[in-house]
Amino acid sequence: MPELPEVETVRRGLTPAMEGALLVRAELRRPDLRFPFPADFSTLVSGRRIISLGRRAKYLLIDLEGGDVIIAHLGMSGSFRVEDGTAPETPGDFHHPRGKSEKHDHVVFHLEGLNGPARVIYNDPRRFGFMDITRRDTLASHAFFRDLGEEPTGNVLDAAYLAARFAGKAQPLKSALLDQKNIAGLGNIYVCEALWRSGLSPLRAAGTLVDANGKPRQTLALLTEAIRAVIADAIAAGGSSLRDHIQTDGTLGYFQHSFSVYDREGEPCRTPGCGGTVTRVVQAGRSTFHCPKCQK
DNA sequence: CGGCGGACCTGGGAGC
DNA sequence: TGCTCCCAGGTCCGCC
Repeated sequence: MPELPEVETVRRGLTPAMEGALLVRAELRRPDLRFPFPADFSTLVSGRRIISLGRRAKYLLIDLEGGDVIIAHLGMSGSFRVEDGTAPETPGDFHHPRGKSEKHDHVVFHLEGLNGPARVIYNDPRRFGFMDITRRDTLASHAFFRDLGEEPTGNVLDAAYLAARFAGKAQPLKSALLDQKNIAGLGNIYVCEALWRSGLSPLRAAGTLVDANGKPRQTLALLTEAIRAVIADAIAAGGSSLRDHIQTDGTLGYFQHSFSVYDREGEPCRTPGCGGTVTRVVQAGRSTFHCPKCQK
């Protein structure tokens, strides 16, 4: 499921329930997700207070008192929901518009919150998600994080940075943007949307956006702005809800209504005056949606 | 090192 | 109704 905007939406949704709460117990209903849970996971987190919730790329970070941090990745189909801890547990499908099964409720964080007991439940049908725990002071050197590129939020990501990453590369732009070592947090949807917004073909070599002196061409500046804008727009919309992503209170994000190319194969291009048709191609085994007429 | 296909999983939808 | 096949917001690993 989730790219950066969806994970950020999850972080914001969980914050009121989790920040400042006591994590009484982490209940693991199976020994693994994509990877096995660390052997001491439940022991380490139980009885600890939650300081804050953060995010890096597509990872949710749960900072605990004492310097440990829980790392959670939602994979393709992971979601969290919050429940009142004084009420009986409701099945997983109660909250989900597409009927997620209770059998995929894999982790339950039992909390003593500022407003009483609560449960935060992790549901993940495909189990591509995973959790780990590490020390906050060594987080940046953790295998999941050490090679990550810049965040596409804020003002850090700029054309000069991408020029240094793309210089000399024959790799298609689509693949270069999906590579988390270049930009951390983009996925299939937002790469397609950002390329359409900037009028660039996903098939074009990344190196063609850099001049002979290693400086960004104007097109790369446009792309950088498009990336930042589409991510900001998507966060403001609560992310995109296609198959699995829902907010923690069960409501849907609505950025999917703003897609210009993603999942719009055969529909007319929305660029004014273009007249082209949105086309689907496969790159590195994944669908790319673009307008061959106005994306050069 | 770069790029690609396959693997990891389950479920929904289309087509027959 | 039921079967088969294809597809899915991600990432890792092994192979050229």
